[in-house]
Amino acid sequence: MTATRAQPPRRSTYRHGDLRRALLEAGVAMARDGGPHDVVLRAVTRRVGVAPNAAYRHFADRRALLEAVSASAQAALARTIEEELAKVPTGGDPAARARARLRAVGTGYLTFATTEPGLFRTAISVPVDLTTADEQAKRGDSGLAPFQLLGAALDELVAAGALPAQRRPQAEFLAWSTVHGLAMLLIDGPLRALDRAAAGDVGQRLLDMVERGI
Amino acid sequence: MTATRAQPPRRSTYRHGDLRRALLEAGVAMARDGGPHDVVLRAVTRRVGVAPNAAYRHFADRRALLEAVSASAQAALARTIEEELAKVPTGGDPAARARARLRAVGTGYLTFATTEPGLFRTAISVPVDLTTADEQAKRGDSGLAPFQLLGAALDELVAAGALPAQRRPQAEFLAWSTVHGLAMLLIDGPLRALDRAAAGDVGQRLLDMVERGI
DNA sequence: TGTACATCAGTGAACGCGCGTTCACTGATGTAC
DNA sequence: TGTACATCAGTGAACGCGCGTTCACTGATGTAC
Repeated sequence: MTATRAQPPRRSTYRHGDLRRALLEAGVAMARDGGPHDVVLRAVTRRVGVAPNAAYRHFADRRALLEAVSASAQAALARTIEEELAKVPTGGDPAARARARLRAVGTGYLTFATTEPGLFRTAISVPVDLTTADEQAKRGDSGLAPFQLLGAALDELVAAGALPAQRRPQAEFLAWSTVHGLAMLLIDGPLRALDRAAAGDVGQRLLDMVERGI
Repeated sequence: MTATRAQPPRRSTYRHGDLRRALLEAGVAMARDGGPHDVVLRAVTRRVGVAPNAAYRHFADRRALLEAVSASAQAALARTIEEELAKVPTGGDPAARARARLRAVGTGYLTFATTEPGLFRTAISVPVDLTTADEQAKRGDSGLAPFQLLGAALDELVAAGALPAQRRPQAEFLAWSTVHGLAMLLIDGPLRALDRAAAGDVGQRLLDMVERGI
């Protein structure tokens, strides 16, 4: 998460040492300030203090760099969701707990979108398929990518008897659509003006709706 | 909706006659093929067969052109929703009818997003505030912008007794989030691969959820 | 009805910009002997 | 322990590109007399 290197452009040694990681971190820092469009190859190398073409030692092209940045943003999203999941107390009624865990996934998603809009845009806009977690780089600390965390929560809901099994297929798309849509309205749409508390309220109301309706 | 002019680049007269509209239509055509990023001033003038700087007689800058294109895309979205609303039969149970009209708004939104993804992206990505309809250009044939059509449907739902009045405030954000999120997943996200029928099914399931949960 | 003239829509050429990418290179590092 | 050498990370310069925008202009149109 500490994306900027201390040393700005000047370097004493000819070899950098860990340029790949430095470029990736600089790319993440630039994505954080806006979105995927701000991951500009020349700007990233400039930030690291290296010639533009040096990036080609570590990434095939700009696209490859951007994909690495996006994977990193997806992992950050997964971690925020995991943090929210970790807050759910263990024990008690399994159905209530499963519902709380599903809510936690949604809350984490919304929290990440609103607190790190640039990374959020980068996480969702680049990849061809968000549902897979082929790359280790996309996953959170639990080893699951964001979409898989949602699927797991829904599975728990079924296991706890809180969601009829015949409604389970494609349920992730219903839940995801809902939360994703609100996230977009909050960061780029008409709800941009809402302060954090108000956004949180709308988010919880939305999750109520999902709970009732899914 | 006929966005391309018959005469490609060559023109017999020195004066164009209706360049503003020609530029707007060309801009819409280019937005249709991709999205707001494809509304490139030089490309638009090229398509119309006019010098690049001729556009400055009619638009302050590229941004102004893009906003006009976006307003036009919003009007097209409103018209698609209106078409869907027009299919709802009159008479019968008012509550059932109000529910059907809310569904129609959602269905129209999803239909537009999936059949005109480029225009949809342009409609939603550019404007500062989608909830207002200050410009005539944004509205459909009913005189309402897309967001206002949704609000009206929710008002009808309350009037018909199908939605408790205390749930009315901000209900548009819940409904809109849901449908908007699915639209995004369908056109740029992991549900891109779904064929039209399958996408329609998921859409209707999503609207079921909204109906139950709102 | 004919002429002078103001208007202003569209022209042609040029600008500076930053981008991604390629090329032949240089020089620090680590390994083999 | 010292030396020769292969490796390859990073350099420096250049490329072609298309963009948005500005400038001084030209020539068709419509209006006033």
